[in-house]
Amino acid sequence: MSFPPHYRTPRARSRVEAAGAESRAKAVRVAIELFSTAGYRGTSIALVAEKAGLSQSGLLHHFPSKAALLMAVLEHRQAEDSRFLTGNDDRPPLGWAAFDALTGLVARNSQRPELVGLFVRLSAEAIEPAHPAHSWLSDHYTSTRSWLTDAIQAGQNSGEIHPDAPVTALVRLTVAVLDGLQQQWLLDPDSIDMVGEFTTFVAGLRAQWHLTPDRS
Amino acid sequence: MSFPPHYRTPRARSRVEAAGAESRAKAVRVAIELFSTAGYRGTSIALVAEKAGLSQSGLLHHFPSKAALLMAVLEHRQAEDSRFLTGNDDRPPLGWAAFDALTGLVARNSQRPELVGLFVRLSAEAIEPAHPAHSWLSDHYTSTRSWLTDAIQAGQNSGEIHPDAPVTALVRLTVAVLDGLQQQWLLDPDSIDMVGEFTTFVAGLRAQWHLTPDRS
DNA sequence: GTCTATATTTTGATAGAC
DNA sequence: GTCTATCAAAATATAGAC
Repeated sequence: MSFPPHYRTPRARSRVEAAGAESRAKAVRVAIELFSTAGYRGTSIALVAEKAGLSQSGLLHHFPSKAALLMAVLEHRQAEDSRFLTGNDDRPPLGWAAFDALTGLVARNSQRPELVGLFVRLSAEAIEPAHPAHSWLSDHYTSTRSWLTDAIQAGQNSGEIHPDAPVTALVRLTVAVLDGLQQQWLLDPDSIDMVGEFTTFVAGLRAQWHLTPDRS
Repeated sequence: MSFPPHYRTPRARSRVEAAGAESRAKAVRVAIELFSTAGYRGTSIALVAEKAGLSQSGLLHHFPSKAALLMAVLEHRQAEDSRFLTGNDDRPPLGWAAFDALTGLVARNSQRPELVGLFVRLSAEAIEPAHPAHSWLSDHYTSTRSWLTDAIQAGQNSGEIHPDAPVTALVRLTVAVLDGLQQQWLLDPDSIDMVGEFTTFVAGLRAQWHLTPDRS
């Protein structure tokens, strides 16, 4: 629900402005859908325009370039799925609760193939430093890892996660599992139960690193 | 070392034939390098030709289409890295030895960023059913999973892996970890030790599912 | 805000000479 | 086997009317 500032105008919007905002929003939705299957490079702005009911130039009125359209898409995605992990506006889940939150994220993702496809496609494309989404991708991984690292360390401090747990490796592996399951799921959605597999993974972690809270 | 049949001619090759084979091989090497960073869609055959020291038409003499070039690349990769897991020409490793073999594969991959990049890029691109490498990708996952499934079940039968181990999930998770670690490694190679992380993963599996062989 | 028209590049592929 | 020349299509982007 967080739109760019200039769309939350306090005064009433004219018909034209409303139509403009709708065109823009529809273009972003269409772009997500197309980027998620054909990727950024594989999608032409002409096709986005067509499916959004606009001419190519009409689309480029809202987004000065294709890269600008991609940025709008990324912002929209971040808005849509953000604060799912960090908690709505309370504090982020800590310790094992963080893994439960991740499980919830997987459950939500398994009903949103477009968002998963978008992420998987862009993750591969944007490895290239010159890609317009490269720094977005780097930031995504950095912040995800930092979020999970903090949560695990908090769990160690509170005594629910074993102090010997290899934090860095657990973070890397958890992120890898999330990404890897998405890849397999996209390739053949019916053959794999992402939530089930991730739950199994977390159960293994708990079996190895869980500690009963010790209030000495 | 397994080249397509028509390159293992028993008779001596003429100069022209030898030059032709070299151009072709060089083109494949260059294509791997470019596909691995810019992807298939993001790489023009003109650029491949230039870096291979050929004109565009000269390249297209060897590969009638861009898709044909991709196929040659995939065959080359399969030849290069194949039989690493299935054993050189003896039987494939079974039980925990399969995971050790995978660790070896990770170690080898961490010295071949081009091959890893190629795979990661194509894995994302070729999710699309219309992509020329789509069925190659499906086959890759199917055969990898089947290889690992067989190895784990053999380990259960021989008594070194716990019979309650959830085979399907372990296979899915192991493949996910392999893929996911590669993604993170490509994005920032120096920040992650793929072999170390994968070893930690396998150690966790052993801790949970290892059984001392029981010769009752 | 949206359109038509157009400019410019790039791309994959073909024809035909050597 | 390799090259030059060329084509047709597609893609990003701009100019300017309404």
